[in-house]
Amino acid sequence: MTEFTIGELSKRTDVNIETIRYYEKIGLLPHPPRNSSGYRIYSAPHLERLSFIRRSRELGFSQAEVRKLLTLVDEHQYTCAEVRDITVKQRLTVRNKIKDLRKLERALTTMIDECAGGDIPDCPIIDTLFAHDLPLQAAP
Amino acid sequence: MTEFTIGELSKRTDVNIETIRYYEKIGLLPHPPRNSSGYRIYSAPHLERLSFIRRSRELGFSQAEVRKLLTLVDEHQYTCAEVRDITVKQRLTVRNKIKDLRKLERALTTMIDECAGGDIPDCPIIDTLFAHDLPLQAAP
DNA sequence: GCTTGCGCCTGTAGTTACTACAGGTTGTAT
DNA sequence: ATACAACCTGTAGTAACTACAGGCGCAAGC
Repeated sequence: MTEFTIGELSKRTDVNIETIRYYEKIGLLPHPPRNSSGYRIYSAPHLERLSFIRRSRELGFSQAEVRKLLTLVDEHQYTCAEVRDITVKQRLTVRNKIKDLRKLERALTTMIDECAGGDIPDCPIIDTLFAHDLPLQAAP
Repeated sequence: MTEFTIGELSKRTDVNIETIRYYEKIGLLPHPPRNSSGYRIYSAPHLERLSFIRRSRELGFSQAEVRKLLTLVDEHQYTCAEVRDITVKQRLTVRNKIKDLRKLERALTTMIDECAGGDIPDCPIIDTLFAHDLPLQAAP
């Protein structure tokens, strides 16, 4: 089968039906042709494009970045350097997020370690939350 | 000054004015008294509570979790164990996020390393995005 | 005494990236 | 003939704010 409905496309790409229609609405996917009763009819190029979008999103690219990548591809004008640039930026974003989350994890661990966890109605965690500074970067 | 306006509170807690009003609307902050011209008038307890909220949010607790913590505090019924539990759960969430992001970072690095980044109108990154599987977990 | 301008007020809409209906048509299987 | 699944449109909801629009209150400068 070279043509298929939205349900098929959804199964093959593992993208929600509503999300597919949403991508069409915001212009990431082109309007597909319709059959006589108004059903969307897709074929291979749609599948490839949607897969591209899904994989980009899985890699954490924002919608704006995916759009940029798709535009580059559509224009057949992209250079390796441009694409690499977007990807490096994305890696930086990811790395910064990891850094932040590590800080968070350390702070939470500090708080958890200070807490005996017993039945008593008092808790150093609550005290810390009421305190004036977060243990985000522990004093040396 | 033991009483102050929303602007002052915003400055002292480093929380946006609109966010303060928003917290009031959703019930995280109590309705403060108003002066004769309808301005909100805050004092120390509001400041402490808002700081608590801000610090909790900085630690990545969701609004629901913050609400839970505040309820426990309000009821003066909380035990160390309950609070610790919420915090441990939050740490797990953070740890899982870190794991996911690390995977992402590895995938992006793989792609970047394969890309020379030159002026040529072809790019292994784009090829990867069009490919059928993401390099999310690199084959051994 | 008037006006400029800031800070406050309410209420609504926008953000990101979808997801979940409600209410209606079509296609397929028994 | 009648279920029932799959499709359609359009709107509203999610998290957690943020950004206006449009309008008072109040102090200072001319």
